[in-house]
Amino acid sequence: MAFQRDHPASPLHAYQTLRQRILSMTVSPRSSLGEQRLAIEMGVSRTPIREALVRLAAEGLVELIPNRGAFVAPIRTEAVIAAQFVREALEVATALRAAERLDAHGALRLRQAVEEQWLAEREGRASLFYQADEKMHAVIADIAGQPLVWKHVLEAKVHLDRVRALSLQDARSFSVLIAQHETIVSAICDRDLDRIQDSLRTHLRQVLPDLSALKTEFPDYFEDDEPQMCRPNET
Amino acid sequence: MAFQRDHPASPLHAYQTLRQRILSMTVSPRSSLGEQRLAIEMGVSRTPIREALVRLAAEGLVELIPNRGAFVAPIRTEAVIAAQFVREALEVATALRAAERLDAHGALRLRQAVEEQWLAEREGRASLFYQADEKMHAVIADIAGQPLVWKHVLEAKVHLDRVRALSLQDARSFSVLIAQHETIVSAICDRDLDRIQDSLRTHLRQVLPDLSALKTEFPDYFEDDEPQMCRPNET
DNA sequence: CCTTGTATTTTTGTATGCAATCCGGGAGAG
DNA sequence: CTCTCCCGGATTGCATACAAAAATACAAGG
Repeated sequence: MAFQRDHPASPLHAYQTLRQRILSMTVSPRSSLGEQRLAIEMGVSRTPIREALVRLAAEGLVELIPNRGAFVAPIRTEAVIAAQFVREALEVATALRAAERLDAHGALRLRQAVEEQWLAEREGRASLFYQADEKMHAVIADIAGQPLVWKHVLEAKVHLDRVRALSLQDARSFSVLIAQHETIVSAICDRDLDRIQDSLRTHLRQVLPDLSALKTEFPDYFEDDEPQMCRPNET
Repeated sequence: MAFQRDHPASPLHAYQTLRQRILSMTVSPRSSLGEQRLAIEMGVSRTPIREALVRLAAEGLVELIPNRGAFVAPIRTEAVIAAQFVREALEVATALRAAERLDAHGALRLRQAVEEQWLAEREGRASLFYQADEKMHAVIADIAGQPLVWKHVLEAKVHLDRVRALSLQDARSFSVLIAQHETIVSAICDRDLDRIQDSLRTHLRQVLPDLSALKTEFPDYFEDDEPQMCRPNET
């Protein structure tokens, strides 16, 4: 073989490629990520691959076992639940503050974001919809005066994305989701704090699929017991 | 020269050492972190140093400028505010849920944690106090059934620790803080949701020092404008 | 005196070599 | 037949070498 890929095998290209493959479940959890293999595959040396793996391990997407190798991290139910909790708490708090600080320009941006989603839905472009979806949540954070908080949500969301990719519920109609978005936006515009909380929580819980069903369907992808600590006696 | 440091110049030792130095403000923001220099200083090669720098950059503690070098990240006011927001939202949500799920054992653990703080205060051991402080917050997350959420708080807290290290307010009496902790614990035990929120928010805002004062005292440590975008005209 | 072009030097980015570690298989003893 | 020990294969961890890029210093010209 020895046919290298496209010339631009840049440094952080490895990181982005691997990250994308993991989040989209193109590579299965527990898959081996041999450095040598990836290096040849991407047409670079082991060093930049290593750098990418270290970054991904810091994000919790890759498990780096000393002297054994790198593996795609299994999906930990605990981490998924925690990520959902974090996302809810952060987005609710952000939306509440956004309602306080909302002005005419902010309301316009929110409605624009929803409009983009309808456009994507009409054209059936899923990726465009996801893009507009994320943008809306980011806009809410921006209106709240805390644009960087969305970065923290994204960090947590990593653990949710793979689960969502597993369940192909996304193929379902986007119109339901957009309707929920409209409810949230109107609640923010009305400064109805209780409705903001309820609608947002409902929406966020909807996109979290049934974990136990997935766990029985793909048991190999999950890991619920602690990896190294061997202690059968615990509270 | 060529006298290496203590024998255990292990791999993640570099990471932990650098992280500790940055968080405790032993190295100033914007300081240069030359790989060669650090490698010699720690008695290892550039490779593990690089690995540590990449990890720290992923955490936002180090700024990695291509072909220029690594620098201790300046303190960004935006990031500090966002981190405070995240911490408040997460800890309040956690404490509220902890109140729901509290049982006798949990209440005992909370009071124990506070007791440890009094002990540390009586003996004047600051580091022990901080340890007990963090443990208490972790216990709250544990009682809430979301132990991993504390990890996310720790990630955000990174941006607050350097600010706290700058202002030497920590030298102040710990007793005030412990009293606040007692208020929080009692609020949780009483399942008084409003008091939980108020006392926790008050406490968390207390440990955030006056930013503007620090900014005028150490202007070199801060960075509020975007690094690359050069646009003198902004709202 | 300021600007500009060039050479030098320092530092990062990448590749590769070698030692250490760990897993798995097989042989041998009990 | 089972358990143990030892050896082979494979992979990482670290060190080092080399190349590329950028900053600096300096000198020449305007």
